[in-house]
Amino acid sequence: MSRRAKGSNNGVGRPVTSIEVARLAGVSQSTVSRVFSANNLVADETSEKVVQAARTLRYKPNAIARSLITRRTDMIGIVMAEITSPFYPYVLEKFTQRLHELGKSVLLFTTGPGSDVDETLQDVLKYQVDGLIVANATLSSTLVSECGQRGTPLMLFNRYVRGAHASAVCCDNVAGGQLVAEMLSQAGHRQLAYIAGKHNTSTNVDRERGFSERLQELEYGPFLREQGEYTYQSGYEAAKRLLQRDDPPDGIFCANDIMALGALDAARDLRVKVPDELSVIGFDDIPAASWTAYSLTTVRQPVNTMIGMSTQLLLERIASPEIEPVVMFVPGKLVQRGSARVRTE
Amino acid sequence: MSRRAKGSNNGVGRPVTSIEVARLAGVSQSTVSRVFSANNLVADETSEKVVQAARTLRYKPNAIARSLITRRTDMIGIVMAEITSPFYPYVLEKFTQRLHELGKSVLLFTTGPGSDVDETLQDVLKYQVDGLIVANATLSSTLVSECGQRGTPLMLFNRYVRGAHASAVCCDNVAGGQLVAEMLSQAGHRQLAYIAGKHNTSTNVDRERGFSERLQELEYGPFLREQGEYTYQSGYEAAKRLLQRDDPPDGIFCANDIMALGALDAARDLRVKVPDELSVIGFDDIPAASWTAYSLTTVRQPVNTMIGMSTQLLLERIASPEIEPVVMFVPGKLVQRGSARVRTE
DNA sequence: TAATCTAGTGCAAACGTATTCTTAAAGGAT
DNA sequence: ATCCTTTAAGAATACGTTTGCACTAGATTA
Repeated sequence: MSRRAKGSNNGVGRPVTSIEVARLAGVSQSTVSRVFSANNLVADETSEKVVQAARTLRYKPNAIARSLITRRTDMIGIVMAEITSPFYPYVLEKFTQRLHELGKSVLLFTTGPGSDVDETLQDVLKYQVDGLIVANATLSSTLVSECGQRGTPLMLFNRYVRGAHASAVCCDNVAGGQLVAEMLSQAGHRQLAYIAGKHNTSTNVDRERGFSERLQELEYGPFLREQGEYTYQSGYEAAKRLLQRDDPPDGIFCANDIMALGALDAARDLRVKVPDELSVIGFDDIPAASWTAYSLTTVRQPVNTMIGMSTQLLLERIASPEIEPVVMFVPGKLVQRGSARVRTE
Repeated sequence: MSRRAKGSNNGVGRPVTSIEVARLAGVSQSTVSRVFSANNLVADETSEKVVQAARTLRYKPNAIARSLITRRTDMIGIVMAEITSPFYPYVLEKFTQRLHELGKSVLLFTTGPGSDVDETLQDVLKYQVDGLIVANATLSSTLVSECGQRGTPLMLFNRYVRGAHASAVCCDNVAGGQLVAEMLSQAGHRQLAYIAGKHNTSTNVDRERGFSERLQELEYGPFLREQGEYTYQSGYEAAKRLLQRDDPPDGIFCANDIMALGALDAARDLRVKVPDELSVIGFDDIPAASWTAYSLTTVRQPVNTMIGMSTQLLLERIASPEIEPVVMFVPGKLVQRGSARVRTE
C-alpha cells in the first residue's frame, strides 16, 4: 500500500521534502541538505543539479525539522502588552524588520488585560525561541530564572528588574524627568503637576523620580499629582481634574505622550490657552506629538538606537551564552514644540 | 565521554525532555507523552506521578518536536505592511489575542518599504505555519498558488484577489464610499474632493468607486482628486493643495482616517473653519478620530466582527482543508462627529 | 611507482516528540 | 478453569533535517 515513487504528487499533497529532491537530482539526501545549508563541501556541478531539481519541485527546507536537530529555531519571542499604545507599534515594526534582516523570525505574544504574562511566557518557551524580548510588560522573577535555567537569553525593553539575570535597554527615564523639571522651572511656572502612568512600572517610577528630585534640588515647591494609566482617556480625565481645581497648575508633565494629548484636549475643552495659561509636556515623541493640532513638547526616546542595541545585545548573547547580561540606559532628548512656554523673563 | 545519567543537570543545561521525566517517574517516554497530549489512556495514579516529576524538573513539551510529528505547528503567520498606520496595531492585537485564546501562536512578518512581500512569504512558509493571514499587503498570484499547492489556507484581511484560491474578509468599501457620497450630497456641499490612498490597493479603489458612482447616480458634478498614500503627511499636503486652489472644495472625503487628520490640520493651519467652510470625512474610525482636537466624522469598520470572522473561517479551513475559500463583505457604519456638517436647509 | 592527501559524496545516527503495534495484566462471562 | 474483553503501558517507528564518519577517486608528493 506504500506507493510512492510513482504518481505525480502535484495535487494538494504535503510539502516537498529533501528526499524527493534528492531522488529527482539523483543524489543522496545529505547532499541536498548540504546545498541548502550553504555547506560548501559540494561540487558546483552537483549543486547546480540539486538547485534545479529543487526549483522544479518548489522545495523549501522545513525549518521545523531543521530546528529540531540544530537546536536553534531562529525565532525570537516578543512579548508586548498594549500594542495599541501609539509608541509600541513603531517599536514592534522596527524590531521585526531588524530581526528579519538578521535572519530571525518573530513569534509575537500580546498580553491583554485578560491574559497573564507568566502563562503567556510558558507558551513562548515551548516553541524553543532562541531569545526573548519583553517590552511594556512586567514579568515575574520566576520566569526570569526559568529563562536563565534553560539558557534562553532575555532582553527587557524599557523595563529593568534589579538583580535579574536579564539584559535591558532603557531610555534614561530619570534623566528625562530631570530635563522636564529643569525646563519647566526655568520657564517660571507657578504650580506644576504630574500625571502618572501605571504605578509599579519602572518607566513611570523613574520619570517621576527624576522630575521630583530635580525640582527639589531647584528648591521648587511641591507639585500636584494625578494617577493615569498611560491612555488618552486617563490623561484627559486627570487633566480635567487638575484644571478644575481652585489652584490649577500652569504646567503639567505627563508620563507619556498619549496622556499628554488627552491633557491638551482637556485644556481645549475647558478653554484653557496653551501654552499661555498652561504648559504640557509629554514623553516618547510619538508621531501624533508633531501634528499641528497638538504640537507637543516632549522627551524623545531614541527608539532606533535602543532597538539597535537591544537586538545586538540579544544576538550576541544567543551566539555566546557565557556573556553576562548588560543593562544600558540611553539618554532622551527634549524636543521643543508649541505646547510649553520656554523662558519667561 | 557520554556521561549522562549521572550529574545533576541543574546548571544552564538544555531544556528537559520527556525522557528525563520518564526516568524520574519510572515510566516510559510514551506514557509521559500521553499525559501531556491529554491522551486519557493513562491511569490516574501514573498520571499523577508523571505530573509530579514534570513539575520538579520544570518540564515543558517541545513544541518543535511535536510539530514535526503531528504536522501541525499551531502557528499562524501574519503578514502586515505598515503596522504603524494607526488602524493596524489594533487589528494585530485583536488577532493575536483571539488566536491565542484558540491555542494558536502568531509568527509575525512585517513588510517594510525595503522588503519584498513574496520573499517574506517564502520565509513564513518554511516554518510550516498552519495558516496565513495577510493584511494590508498585496501578494502575488504566484504565492497564492503556492499556498494552495502546499495546502496552507490563506486569509486576506481587507484585501481580495479575484479568482484567487483564498478566503477574504473585507469591509464593504464600496458601500462605505456610497454612504459618504450620500451624506455629503444631502448636506448640500458645493464642491467635493477625494484624497486617494495608495492606488492599486483594493481598499482605495473600492472606496473611490462607491463614492464616485453614488455621486453620479445623484447627478452630482465631478469631484476634485488628489493622490495620497495613507499617511498623515500625505493627507496634510494633499489637503493643502486642494484648499489653496482658486475653487477650493468644501467637502473632502479621505480614503482613510489618518489622512483625514492631516487634512483637518491643514485646514487648521490655513484657518479654514471646520465644519462651516469645510467638511472632512475619513474611513476606519481609529481611536484618534474621536479625540476632541479632531472629532472626525468617519466610516467605522466593524473590526471586531471582521477579525472574528477571519479567524473562524481560517481555522475551519485548517481543520477541514476541503472547504472552499469564502469572500465576505461586512458593511461599515457612518459615525457622525463634528468634522462634517449634516443637513443644510 | 607507491604513499599521502583532499574534495566530494553517501550512510546512518541523532534531535524530542506522537503514535501504532504489541504485550501484560486484570476482570467478566461462560 | 478457560476464553474473551478491556485497560494500561512499554517498544519501536516516524517526522525531515543536520552532521560525524567512512569511503572513493583523483591529485600531489616523495
